[in-house]
Amino acid sequence: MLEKQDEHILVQLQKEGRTTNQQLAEDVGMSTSACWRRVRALEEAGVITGYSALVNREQAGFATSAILHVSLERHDAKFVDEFVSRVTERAEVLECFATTGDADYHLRVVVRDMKAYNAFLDEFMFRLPGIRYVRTNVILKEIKTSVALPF
Amino acid sequence: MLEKQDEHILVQLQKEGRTTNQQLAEDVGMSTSACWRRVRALEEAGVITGYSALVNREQAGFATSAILHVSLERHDAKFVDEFVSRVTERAEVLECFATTGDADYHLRVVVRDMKAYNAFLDEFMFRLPGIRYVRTNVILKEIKTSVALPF
DNA sequence: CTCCTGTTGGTAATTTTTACCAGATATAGC
DNA sequence: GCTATATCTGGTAAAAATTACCAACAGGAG
Repeated sequence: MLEKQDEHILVQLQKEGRTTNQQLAEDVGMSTSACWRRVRALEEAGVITGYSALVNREQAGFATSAILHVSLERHDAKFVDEFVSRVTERAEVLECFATTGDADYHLRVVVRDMKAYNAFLDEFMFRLPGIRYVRTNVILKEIKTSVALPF
Repeated sequence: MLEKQDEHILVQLQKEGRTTNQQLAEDVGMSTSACWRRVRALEEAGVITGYSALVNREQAGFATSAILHVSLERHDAKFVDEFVSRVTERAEVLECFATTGDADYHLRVVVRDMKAYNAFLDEFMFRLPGIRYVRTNVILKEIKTSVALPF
């Protein structure tokens, strides 16, 4: 179970992933060594899975993104596993969730432009075996994209 | 426009957000000072918007998450702006996108348990003005959650 | 050619990380 | 209540990284 101090550390590191250990220790009210040890423990326990730079999608040249609703014809392990592994290895698919509701899966896909999105559908999605349907919901505007859990 | 070296830096920093500048410089084949200056420039230009620790959702105690399809009754600026600002400030809403398709918005919401999700709906979503419908798609499994743009 | 602009690599002072220590605190058994 | 054990703490110092500054270098424009 996470202690109050751990949560405090996680809140800070989600906000400022490259803050110095000194600053972090000050923020959470600990010595640098105690703080450093806790961070290490959180990393080793797999609570912190990594660190990432957050990059502005548009400035980086990725103008197009969409949310896809996908359903499979059949739900045998064979088809599901194939779908999962193929989708996981495609870098354009940032997120994929198995969900309740009409669609089996929700995917978020990011590409440079519509041409690339079309190619993604034609050359990848539509060729996956056992797909019932793929419905594209083009993202008109990103209202919010956060990676910070709501402690 | 981003140069090849900048992309290389971004790829690395998306993967290892806390890598040392020395390691990064070595990876992209530059001196530490040149590399450091480029990283700084990317940050100041807003290409890198920040850094974040990635935290394991379940280990951190957030067992429940869902994708919501939301539509508004009316699309006057008044209702839209209200919706956008209220949603943006709710920490449980990690993502919100305006999309084409049946629903006006796709939201991803993360909470500790179903009780908290029910409270989120009752006390927040259902009280927003001008909502036509909110459809909950509970996330059964996270197949993939990446934050790295597909350079 | 020569100036100009922007970039590069090297260097060194400053800051940060990180391993180790001894002391404090808490817990369980008796 | 008391002791033994384990776990945590803060401080310290060596090692490592950051970051500002410098002179040198390349590529274009006139």
